[in-house]
Amino acid sequence: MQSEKILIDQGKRSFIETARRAQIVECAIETIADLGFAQASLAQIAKRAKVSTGVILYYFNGKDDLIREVVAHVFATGEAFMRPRVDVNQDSARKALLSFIAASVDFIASNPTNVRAVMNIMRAGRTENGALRFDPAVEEPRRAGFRNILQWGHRTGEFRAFDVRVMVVTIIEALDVIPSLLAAEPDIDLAAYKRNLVELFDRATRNDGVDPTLSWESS
Amino acid sequence: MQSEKILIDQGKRSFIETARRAQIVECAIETIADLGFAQASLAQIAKRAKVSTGVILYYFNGKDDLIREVVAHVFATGEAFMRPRVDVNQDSARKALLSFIAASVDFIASNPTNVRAVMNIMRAGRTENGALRFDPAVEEPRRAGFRNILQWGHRTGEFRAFDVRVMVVTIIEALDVIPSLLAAEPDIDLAAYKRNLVELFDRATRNDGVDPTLSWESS
DNA sequence: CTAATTTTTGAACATGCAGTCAGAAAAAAT
DNA sequence: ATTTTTTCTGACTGCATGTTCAAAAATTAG
Repeated sequence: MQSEKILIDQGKRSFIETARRAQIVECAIETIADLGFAQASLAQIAKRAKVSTGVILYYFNGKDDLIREVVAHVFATGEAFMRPRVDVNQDSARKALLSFIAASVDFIASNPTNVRAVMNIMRAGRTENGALRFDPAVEEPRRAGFRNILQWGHRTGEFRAFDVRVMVVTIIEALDVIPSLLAAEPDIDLAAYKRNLVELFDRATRNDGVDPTLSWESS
Repeated sequence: MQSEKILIDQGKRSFIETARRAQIVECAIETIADLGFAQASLAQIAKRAKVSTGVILYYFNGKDDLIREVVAHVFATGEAFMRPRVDVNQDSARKALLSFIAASVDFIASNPTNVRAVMNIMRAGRTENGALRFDPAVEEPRRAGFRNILQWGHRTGEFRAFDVRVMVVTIIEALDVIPSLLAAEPDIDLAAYKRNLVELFDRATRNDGVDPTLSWESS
């Protein structure tokens, strides 16, 4: 591994280094998904990779560095998965929203372990001072994706009036809970789940001209 | 504290014991909400309570016992808060659902620290073997509450056809994320948030006779 | 006031952690 | 074949954790 040399031959990783880094990241993901972030020590990850713990710290500058790499890797995978499926549906906000939701479920369905590991990291990771350890900013592009679609639909009148933030948060939470459901019950019919979520948020967002002020609160 | 004597004078706690237990539970909640579950060591909790760590283990049979008590306490508080507000709205499933959601937001608004602590515990807590530490069964009454209302609405035809489980999970996640939003941004207008969630799930559930099979997927 | 009991302390203990390091082993370069 | 570099090991450090425990302090009972 290079430490000072990074200025000279940056990016030039040996075959072994590339392979080991990938292997360690993969084992970290599995370990976190299996045991939870709190129990995923370097020793556990090293055991799964069948190396000594020193190897991990030879390739990564500490545990935090490894975890950041895990998060970055999964988010990169996610963006690569989503981009083509989102780009083709840009002729209406409704279509864009619903295909974004559907593609998200598809991504989770095809990468459950990765997503579960990242969920664990995001929800458990704090530093000693209590601040969130792993930058919520990594999630921002995803949030922005939904936010832009919802604002677009407001401009075109496809969507009813609602607080964009509340809707974004609700959609994202509805998606992000799926990995943990899947872990508890692996046989969930995700195609049906996807259809349900799509229809749920279609109805929640669309502007169908129904009087919005039906009072439901009793006296 | 009694250990074997529990069979004899069960429930008869001294004044000091009752007060200390309550104080320690309260400090545990604050510590977990502030620092996160992972950083909430007995030492931290003891420091906040201004006692030595030994005191905690004198009144509780270990850390897990304390955490269980925290969870039980918050859930009991929650049930006490919810019961009167739910019981009065039992003449229609729609009313019951929407008032349940509204009351849930109200509870979070009036107990943000408690709820945040429990969320931290539920999401972070695993034992050494990787199993969930704190029984998801504590959550079951709440889930059952929503489930029963949704099934009731299906029977009466107030609600459209949807998978009850998906809807329950989505509603609960929409509610449970609020404490963490609140922690990041304490000035959120929860009344507006509540109105948004109520309308969102009203539209998501109600049976308005609109053709449900509007195709949104392009060829 | 004295004795018994409850409560609290603070030191000790075992365990597990992230991270360090000297040197062995393997691979690459000469 | 020999040197140089990369890769890997396993013992070690220092620290934080949950828990135990003997004894001190405070409270209660007789």
